[in-house]
Amino acid sequence: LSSTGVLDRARVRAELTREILAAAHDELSDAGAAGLSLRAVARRLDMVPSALYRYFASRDALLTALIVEAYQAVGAAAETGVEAAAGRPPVEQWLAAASAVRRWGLEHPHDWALVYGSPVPGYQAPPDTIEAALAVTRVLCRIVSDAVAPAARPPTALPDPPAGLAGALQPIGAELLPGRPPAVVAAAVTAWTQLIGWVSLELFGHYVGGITDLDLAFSYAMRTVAGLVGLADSGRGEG
Amino acid sequence: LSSTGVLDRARVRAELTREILAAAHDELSDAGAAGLSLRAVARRLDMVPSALYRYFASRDALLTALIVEAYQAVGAAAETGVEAAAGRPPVEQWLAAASAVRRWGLEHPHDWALVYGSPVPGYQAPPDTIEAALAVTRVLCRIVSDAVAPAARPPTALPDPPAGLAGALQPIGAELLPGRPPAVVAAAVTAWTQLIGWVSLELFGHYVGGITDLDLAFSYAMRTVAGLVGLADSGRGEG
DNA sequence: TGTACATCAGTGAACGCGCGTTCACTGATGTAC
DNA sequence: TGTACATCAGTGAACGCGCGTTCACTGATGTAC
Repeated sequence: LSSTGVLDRARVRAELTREILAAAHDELSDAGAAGLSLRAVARRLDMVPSALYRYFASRDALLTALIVEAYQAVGAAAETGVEAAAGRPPVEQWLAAASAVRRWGLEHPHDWALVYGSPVPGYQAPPDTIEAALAVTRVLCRIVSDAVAPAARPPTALPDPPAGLAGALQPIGAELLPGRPPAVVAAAVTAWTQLIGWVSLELFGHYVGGITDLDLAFSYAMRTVAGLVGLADSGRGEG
Repeated sequence: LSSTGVLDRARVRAELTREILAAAHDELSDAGAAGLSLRAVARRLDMVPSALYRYFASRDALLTALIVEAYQAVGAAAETGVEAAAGRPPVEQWLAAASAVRRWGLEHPHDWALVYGSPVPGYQAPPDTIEAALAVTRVLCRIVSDAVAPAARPPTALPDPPAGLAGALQPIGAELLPGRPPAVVAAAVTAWTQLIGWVSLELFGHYVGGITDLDLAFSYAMRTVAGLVGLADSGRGEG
């Protein structure tokens, strides 16, 4: 019917690109990152393998797209989590975000492994993925920077920062927590590490047999690290 | 010359088994866990692939052996680390152990990924590996249980434990930190998670561009979590 | 000490499989006059 | 509106590769009498 010319082709093309990505995503869920093959994706779409090369330059390009997509999804999950806790105390916002991230991980184990697990052999991450990786981190740091004033004194539970700590954390501190004391930036890194580390260890089976109620243990751990960042107390100290 | 009969054969057999494992280990370092193939291992040894089946029942059996070996190696590294800090304050012992574990990880990235990274697709971990996985954990918990008396009050930085926390952590608490309060057990889990999580994230490239001095940031993080467990203060409180 | 026999290590060929990527091609879709 | 042409999506066959595992086999090593 309608013939908008090149736009038609572009639309169809965009749509098929999405379909390929979706199929690749399904394949990822079944076979895992290392086993993800172009041919298997093509099979799902009833296409011939070579046809995919019209849409993705190589298997690596497809992987990259999946990685970016996964990072965006965790970021979105975190964001939704925080929004659900809007207006509540910072600790609760942090808990909500962390739980949302964990839930996403439990629901998408292969996607999680793709971005936070061992690097896919032979795959070299292009800059796009590095940028995308920041999505979650941004959400988490926003909670912190909303709750902790630049001049706030770091929680007493934190050790005295050694000389050079500020410098060591300069890039992340400057970009995501400008003006906050180095101990707080370090604590934020610790909290983030705890979150990602926990979900990875849980997914990869390292708590099996040791912890019976993972939900409870997780949220206690998240509360603990929230305290390190200074989210537990009233915050907003002015000097 | 000597012919001790069946013992000779057994000795040769044991030796070749070790050589195969060593070759598999080299192959792992080059190709990564997912890419580890029996044929490649055989090539390294100038053997024919089928010959390996006299020594390992399958590729999975070989993987299992490598995994057990890796766990033992991290455990040994941790042990050596603690020993080097014998007699010094608990925090220093913890730092020594943690640094040793991290160093081992940085030196053996593929072994690390094998045990703490994404599970190898299609591989099902047998019980042997689960037992072996406890080696590091034991070393770390020994530091804690030596330093923190059963009746010690948990550090004030820890949140009030919710009802059920003790139950959630019952298995690990009973086996590795008997009698310690649930908050302390939880903090130990957090410390362990921080250690393994940190090294994984560092190895997998997640701190790249954000932290410039990883040694410094790592040891500050480890000091921080040591404080949560109660290693920082004088410890040994009696009730 | 010597010989017949059993055990076992290692060989070589083969099975059936899957992979990423290339290339020349057919037809359909869109464009320009 | 109609036709000649260019673009582009998708096909099908092929390339060269690697994989885990099996099987019947040859010879050497050890054992029992």
